[in-house]
Amino acid sequence: MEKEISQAVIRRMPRYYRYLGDLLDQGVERISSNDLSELMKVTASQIRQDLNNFGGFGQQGYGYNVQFLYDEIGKILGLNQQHTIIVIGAGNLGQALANYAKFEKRGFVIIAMFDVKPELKGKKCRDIPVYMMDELEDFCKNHSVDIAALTLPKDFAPEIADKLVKLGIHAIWNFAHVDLDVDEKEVVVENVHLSDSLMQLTYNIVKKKAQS
Amino acid sequence: MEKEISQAVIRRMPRYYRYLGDLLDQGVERISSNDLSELMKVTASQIRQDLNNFGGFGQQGYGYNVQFLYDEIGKILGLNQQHTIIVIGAGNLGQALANYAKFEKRGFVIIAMFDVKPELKGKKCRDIPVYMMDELEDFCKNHSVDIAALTLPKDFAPEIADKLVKLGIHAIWNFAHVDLDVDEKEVVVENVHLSDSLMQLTYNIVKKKAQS
DNA sequence: TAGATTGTTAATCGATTAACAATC
DNA sequence: TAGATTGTTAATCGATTAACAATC
Repeated sequence: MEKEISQAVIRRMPRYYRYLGDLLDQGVERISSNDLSELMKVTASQIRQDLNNFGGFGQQGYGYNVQFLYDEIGKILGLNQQHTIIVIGAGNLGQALANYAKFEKRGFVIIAMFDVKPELKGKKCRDIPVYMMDELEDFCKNHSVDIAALTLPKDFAPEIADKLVKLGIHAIWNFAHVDLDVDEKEVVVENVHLSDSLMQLTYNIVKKKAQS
Repeated sequence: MEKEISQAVIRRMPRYYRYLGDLLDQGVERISSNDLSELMKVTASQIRQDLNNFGGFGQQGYGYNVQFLYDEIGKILGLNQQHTIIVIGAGNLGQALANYAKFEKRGFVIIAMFDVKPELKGKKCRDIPVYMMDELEDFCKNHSVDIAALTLPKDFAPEIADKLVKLGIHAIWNFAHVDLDVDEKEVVVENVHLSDSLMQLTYNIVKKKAQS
């Protein structure tokens, strides 16, 4: 078995990807771990360690080719393939995701939204049709769905998550304020708990005030 | 100087808070670190260590009083005070935040939104008025603003962040896909990078597929 | 008191940083 | 070749877990 790569490393990869993309836009051809470390405010050592989890992408005496490294990290993150997404919950947040056109650039395609409100039936949100929840099963049987984004009230989330897993969906992007109890061997879950994030901010606000 | 509490600990506090809130709703009066650890799937040791960073909230032989612990963690996270928020960028995500009524339960109040689009001028989003960006300065001078949520395109974010800091705002909840280069001594920043989160998910999808 | 469970110290584990030989 | 910079090993640092004495 391969050595497991820690989530701490994985969390940093998208940030590398973003900075490399910016460098590409600026026409930078190569960069050393040292220069990148100054830019990103991390240690050069960490950059080299992180990258070497996946292979040797650099060259001694030269540094890293920006385009090459960008592409490689893209592959590592699975951005070289298309991912279809359905959004469960067509409220404000669901619509925000549906409208967030940038996702498509990287091969993310939102193919449908689902909600329980009858008045939303048949509506479209930037070309994306809104279906009723009772159409979910049929839809999943007829379409290949890679990711389900849960943007619905927390009380319904666990039940829907179960249903989705039974319908063969193995990846959940969970915005509901609850922990989903799914089989980790079968399903990957990524949580976005906005209120947790906000509380972390207020903790730091209070701390800062106490210091000054 | 007090010993610094690591952000790793802080990140876990909102989750404790959430579970304790659920227990309260269920009418549970006391809980041991052991029982809580099973519920939350973390070690009892970690719970006790985390809490003891802030003081001894439990009692030997008894455990923790749920209500008391809930309130204490609320205070630690600054939830016992009100925080006013302005949202910069009245797009979908900004509106989603504005409509996310639950925030108000915990003392978060969104008092205004700002945008550049003239057609939004004077509109309201669930009682929250939308102002034009050129009204920002006046607004900040006449209102006490604790937090600015940035839900605008990344190209404008750094500039606006600078402006906000100059106007006396010391906390930024940043949804723009860029790192803000502000003085850390003066300003606290909490980033919510949705596409980073999505990439973490796709990494794990690809990994899982490779395993099976 | 006896049993339970905390608070806290000590041990372990993992992640980050430093150092340097390998090599372009 | 000489200089630069990686890949990688070793050292350090911090976070997590285990253990247990304190105590309710």
